[in-house]
Amino acid sequence: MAFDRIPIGKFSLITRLSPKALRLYDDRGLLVPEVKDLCTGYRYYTGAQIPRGVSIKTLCGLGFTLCEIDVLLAAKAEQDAATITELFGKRKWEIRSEVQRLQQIEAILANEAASLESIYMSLNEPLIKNVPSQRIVGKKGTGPYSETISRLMPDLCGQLFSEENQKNSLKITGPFMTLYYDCEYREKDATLECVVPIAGRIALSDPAMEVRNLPGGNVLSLIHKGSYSKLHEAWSRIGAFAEEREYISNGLHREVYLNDPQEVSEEDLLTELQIPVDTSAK
Amino acid sequence: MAFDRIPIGKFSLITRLSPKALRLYDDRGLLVPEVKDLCTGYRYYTGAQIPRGVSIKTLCGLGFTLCEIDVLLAAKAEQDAATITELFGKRKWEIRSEVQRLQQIEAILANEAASLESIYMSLNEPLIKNVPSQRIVGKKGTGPYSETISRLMPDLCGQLFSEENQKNSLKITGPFMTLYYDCEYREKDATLECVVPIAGRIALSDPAMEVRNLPGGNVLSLIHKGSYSKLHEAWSRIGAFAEEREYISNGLHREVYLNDPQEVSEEDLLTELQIPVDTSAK
DNA sequence: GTCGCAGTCTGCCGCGGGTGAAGGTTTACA
DNA sequence: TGTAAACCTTCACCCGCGGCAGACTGCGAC
Repeated sequence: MAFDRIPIGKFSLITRLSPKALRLYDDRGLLVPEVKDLCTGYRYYTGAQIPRGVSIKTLCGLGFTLCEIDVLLAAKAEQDAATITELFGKRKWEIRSEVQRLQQIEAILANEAASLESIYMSLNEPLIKNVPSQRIVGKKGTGPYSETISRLMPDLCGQLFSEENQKNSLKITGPFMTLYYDCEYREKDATLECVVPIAGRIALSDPAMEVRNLPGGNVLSLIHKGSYSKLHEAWSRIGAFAEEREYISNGLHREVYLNDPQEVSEEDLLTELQIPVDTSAK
Repeated sequence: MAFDRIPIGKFSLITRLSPKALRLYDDRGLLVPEVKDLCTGYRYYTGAQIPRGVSIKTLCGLGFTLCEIDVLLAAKAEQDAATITELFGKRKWEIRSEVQRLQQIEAILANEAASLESIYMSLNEPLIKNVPSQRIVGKKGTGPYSETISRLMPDLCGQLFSEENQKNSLKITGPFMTLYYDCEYREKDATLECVVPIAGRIALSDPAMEVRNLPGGNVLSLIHKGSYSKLHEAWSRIGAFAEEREYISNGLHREVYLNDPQEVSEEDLLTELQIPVDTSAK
């Protein structure tokens, strides 16, 4: 039939693929016009090519990539049902994962009580990371949890900012931390140590302080956002996670104070919980 | 605290944002490091910036765009709950639409009987489009539907390809069509006309044929894929669609035969159904 | 001091599936 | 023969980075 010389615009109207897309498919070899006038560059399609165009449109609408569409159409031409079934299955799986992900997000957003903070908690998952070993100075003590920390920290800071240490340009190379020496949680008489990583020479006047190397390695890490008074919830979460995955602690638990209560509001406080673990066994 | 000079790598480990992302956020003004050494270009963050980084990470995970995150964090700083609620609502709506869309696709894919053809039918929706007016030649007749078309088409082709018309280089400028003169479906004695758009001078020896102008305008259009024997299903669909949207037909219904039964297999046959409608009233 | 290496810098390309604009031909219809 | 519409190529852009190249910097160790 003499009508088999369909320019791109008409072909576009028929297949509902944009001319832009058609040119792309031509470049990609996905749908090459039957005739391409070498002189003018004009593309001319035939009626027999319309089904292919329509199929491409359909498969695009189903969310297949152009590469997959290429494979699918080839498989169809060769009646290769296995490939088609496989790609359809793959796509179904992708869709299910995506729907699940979106519905989780929706559930989080739908929680009307959700401030940005509580959202943070829902999304933040413990993970394994590697921390370097650090040279630290610290002071150890025993007593009720927060009271002891409040007692040790000023002592530590006092030493760091003593005149002599300032002169020697002692440097603090990381955030303040607390190390926990108890295997279980103890409210009343916890043994803990407030430490801070340093570089340079340090002069110590307090005999209870000690400079040493804190070993690095893999740790299970969880960041807690919000008041220190809710840290125990985060410890529960990371503990549950460790138990579930059967991670065994092989060192002191740490709290890393990522920012300063004097600089940010209570709700913006960030504390990283770390449990040293051995992942080589896995 | 002297630790407030966190280089990008450490900040990256804390916030779990990649250095690449952090540099992007700097360029975008979303999270600008407190200090940028003008000499070396090194970025240094502070502990007080960590919450912002963590919030960005969180909101990213929820699928907000960087622009939206910017707005959200500004709104949060100003305690502008309205803006936050609005953007959260918008995101929820987006997610619901997307989930719905994906589940529709899944339903289509899950239909095991689904060949590419039946999928096509599920996705293909009627739409309004504009068709140009065309100069056509046609032959009218009455009788049973398919029988009449089979009778008229060869006559029409015979005229088109007559020696004289070939000499005058008569051109077929569009696909063959059938125009329906009945308001209702008639199996036995349909009145219809087989036509084809042409350009150039035409010589007619058949007095039952007529050259005239077929007016253009807006039409409701649906493409049917597959055997002509299933065209009535497509007519039902487009009719239902027109009724639902209260479109009123103001011209002859048309079937446009987009490809040639002699060139493609029956399952690849494409036919466009058109109902001229007046959309100005809307 | 100075060596080495890890960390950091800028800048460019690429992804997917196209859209939009600019600026130049060609075709089709009167 | 004119002119409007269609068509061509090429370049830039979208989003949120990842990867790589090549150059520089900072810090600890000797």
